Amino acid sequence: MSTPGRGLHGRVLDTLGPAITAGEYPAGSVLRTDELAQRFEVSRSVMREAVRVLESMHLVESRRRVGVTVLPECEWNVYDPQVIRWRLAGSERPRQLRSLTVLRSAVEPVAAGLAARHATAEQCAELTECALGMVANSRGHRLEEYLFHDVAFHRVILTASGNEMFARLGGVVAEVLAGRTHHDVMFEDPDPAAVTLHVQVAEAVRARDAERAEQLTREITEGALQELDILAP
Amino acid sequence: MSTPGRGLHGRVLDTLGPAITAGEYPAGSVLRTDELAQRFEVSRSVMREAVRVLESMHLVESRRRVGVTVLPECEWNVYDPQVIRWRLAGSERPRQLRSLTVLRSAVEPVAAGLAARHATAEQCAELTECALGMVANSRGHRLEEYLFHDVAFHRVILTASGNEMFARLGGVVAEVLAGRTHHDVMFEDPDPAAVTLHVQVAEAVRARDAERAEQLTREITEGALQELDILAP
DNA sequence: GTGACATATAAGTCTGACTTTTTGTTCCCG
DNA sequence: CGGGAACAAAAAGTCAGACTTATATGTCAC
Repeated sequence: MSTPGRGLHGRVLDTLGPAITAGEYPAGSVLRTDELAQRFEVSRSVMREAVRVLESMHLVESRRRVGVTVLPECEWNVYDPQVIRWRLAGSERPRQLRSLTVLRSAVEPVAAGLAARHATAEQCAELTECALGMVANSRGHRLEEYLFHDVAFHRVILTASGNEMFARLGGVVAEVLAGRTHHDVMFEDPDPAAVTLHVQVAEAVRARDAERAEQLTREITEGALQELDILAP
Repeated sequence: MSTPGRGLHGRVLDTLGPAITAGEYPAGSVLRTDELAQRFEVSRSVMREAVRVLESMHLVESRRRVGVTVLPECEWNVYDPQVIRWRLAGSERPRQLRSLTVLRSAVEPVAAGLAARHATAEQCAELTECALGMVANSRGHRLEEYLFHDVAFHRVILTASGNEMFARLGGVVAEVLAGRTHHDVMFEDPDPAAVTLHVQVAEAVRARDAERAEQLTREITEGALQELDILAP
């Protein structure tokens, strides 16, 4: 997905990034550029570029006379799409999925409320189309087709909110929804109640009912939280 | 703040990053590595490292035979703390501040609710301490001291939520609050109502009343939205 | 023990030569 | 006149080697 192997330094990152985010090198571990360059069979300049990228993600810190130090998890740029992808691919996947779902539960309802205010006529139409697509594929194990429309639906909501920070979470939501379909739960057809909620959200947005759009979306995300057993006793 | 001038490539970024995020090079503009290296009087290797970092932030894209292309704003990693800082420093500051405040309004109430469930005794104590500090400095133009406790308060809430994604927004909130005090509104003492709300949130968290903590925080962030005139007619 | 100094180490920087990919042009043939 | 294949140029990508600089750490005198 996205940009695989854009140059040698990218290949190095494809190995080193997942390794670090998976915790293979505990915080405080020290790596040396030369050693890494040898290990990956690339020149020092290529290795340096890779290290610079990791540094900009706050995964490592490079200091003279010391080496490349792995930073503690709390320093990482966990919003970097690349970091998110690496972590979702590793053993920390469940925890990452929970974090992201909680984030969704905070952001999406507010985004839906804003979308009800700012969505263009075209976006309203898209939304309805997505919702209908979900309905049409909600039965008969058409999981892939359902997922496609589900992702599109949430993307439109986030974009239509008019807030760039929300809009940029579209990719995250896509990953979470795809993960749910492909890895975790959802062996059978999606919950009919959820499908209905999506249709109702589309209606609420079209009707410019921000309050209702927000509340309905809150119900959707609460469902997502329940699927992962994230809730108070 | 943070890491100024960590190496030559960092200096280049300190100039080029703000320039790009400020829109000095419109999307689609093409730069050449060699030319940039000359302009900044650094070697090509240093320039390449800088470009790699910009690339990892999705500010630019480097392609063979073409050059370094500036990407449209919608591609940027707007959650990268560095990008946020650059944009807050430029002419897009007001818009950026609004985006971030809307994000806060979505995240912080949910974070407060979670904090009420997960906060340790120590965190509860910190929270109360911060709230008291806010009260103590809420009169007599002690804006800096007030800001300090305000930032600390929101950081504790975000951290205590137990969600790493929320916790990492502490820096963002700090920037927004600092910006409000230093640049924009707030020439006089803070709104007493807001101060009271903070105290009540601390109480609610201590009392493990998630519902109330969330609702009170929602009132706080709604106040922040109103200060920036972000609300429906 | 404490402070100044020396040393070794690993990152940082620069340069120049070479490779590879891609784009756009040219030219030939249908 | 149009289309496709071959070609040429441009810019990033890669590599190797020499040199510089900061700094952690050990040493030695006091």
